[in-house]
Amino acid sequence: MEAGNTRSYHHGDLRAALLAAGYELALAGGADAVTLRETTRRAGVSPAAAYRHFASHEDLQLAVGAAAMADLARSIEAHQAGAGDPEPAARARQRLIGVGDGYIAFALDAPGAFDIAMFGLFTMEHAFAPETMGDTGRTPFQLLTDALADLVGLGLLRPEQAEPAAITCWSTVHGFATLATSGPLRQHPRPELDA
Amino acid sequence: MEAGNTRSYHHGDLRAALLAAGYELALAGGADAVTLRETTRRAGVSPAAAYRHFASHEDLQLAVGAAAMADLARSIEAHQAGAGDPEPAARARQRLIGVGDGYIAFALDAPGAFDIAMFGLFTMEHAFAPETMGDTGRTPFQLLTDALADLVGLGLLRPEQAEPAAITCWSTVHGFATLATSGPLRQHPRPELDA
DNA sequence: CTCCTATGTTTACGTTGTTCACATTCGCTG
DNA sequence: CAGCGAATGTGAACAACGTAAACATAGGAG
Repeated sequence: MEAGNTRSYHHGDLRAALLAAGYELALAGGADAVTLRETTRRAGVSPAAAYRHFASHEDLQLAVGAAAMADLARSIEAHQAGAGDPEPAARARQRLIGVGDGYIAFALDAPGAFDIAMFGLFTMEHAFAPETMGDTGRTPFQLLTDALADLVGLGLLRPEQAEPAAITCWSTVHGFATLATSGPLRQHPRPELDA
Repeated sequence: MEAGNTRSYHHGDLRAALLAAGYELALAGGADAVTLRETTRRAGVSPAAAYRHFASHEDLQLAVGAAAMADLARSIEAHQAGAGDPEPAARARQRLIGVGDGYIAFALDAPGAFDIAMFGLFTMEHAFAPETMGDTGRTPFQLLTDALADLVGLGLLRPEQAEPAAITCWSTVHGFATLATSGPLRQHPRPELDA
């Protein structure tokens, strides 16, 4: 079943296949493009089969969105990878910048995936769900609060300002990504940003 | 026809009636709730009638969104009304704050309207379109750039920083509004914000 | 080997956006 | 005032969608 070309009645791992097909559709056309019927069609399966793995169309979209969110986390992690400054303070700042850069890079490089990642913008227990974590086992939101916690630990940020700072950072970056993705801003350059 | 209770074949001003019905639906359920058929149903008219006034379903949603955008401008104007500080610099700052407060107040008070106002987030000639202007004849984006231009005029902001500042302000406020509306943040208090 | 259960299919229903041929009315021209 | 063209609304139809119910098939536990 693992090298599955045995096109038999049972698929083997339809749930993963549906997620993959859905992600492909999302990449091309955003959340609205990942329709239940087209997703099942791509997986070579009947529409109703999806209901064995997802409670509803929205549930499928949320699952695809969670996968996209995990890729967002990976994008942030990749942008943080070069944070090798010997100075702890500078390194902490680099990692915070990495959050913003990775967030915005993902939104610009894969607007469709970004769109579905923000689909039904978290019930927020969602923001800590395991399936939205990147390779380091942290969600995008956790990567942000981690970076800010580092600054607090170095005395660069007052503890009681950590939470407001998180909200402000996230707002700015998210707002910029939104405006740049589906808004009036379309420039190619990777703009330097504050965070 | 003006005091129209003559329920005749022709409606009189169906376009306005559809916009009103659509706005009502948007207030209750956001952009997705303003469906072509339900809108025409509320206006007491057949589905196809909408196509005499709007090119498509999306076109109808955009038009309702423009109306919501105009209300957003009015919300900003209302929050700027109390900017009566004798000191010009303080007054300019008050007006900038008014932009942010009005924006966020609108998003929190009428999330459905805010949602459809951001629907198909501007082709950006849209952001200067007359139908998105408030009572002072300015669009929300213009109200922001106006406030920043005042700061420049008073020497409080360097001219070459006006445009980046506009983007940053808008990003922050928009991001916060988005996160507060459809995101994880749900507090009642009107938080004080920087801008 | 047998049966239970998980998984996929078929068919059907209601709703949506959209189009086309047709009906009705408004307002202008003669 | 008569009548005609243009504007506006209707009705029926189509394809695509999400969803549900009854049925078919296969895989694994006993």
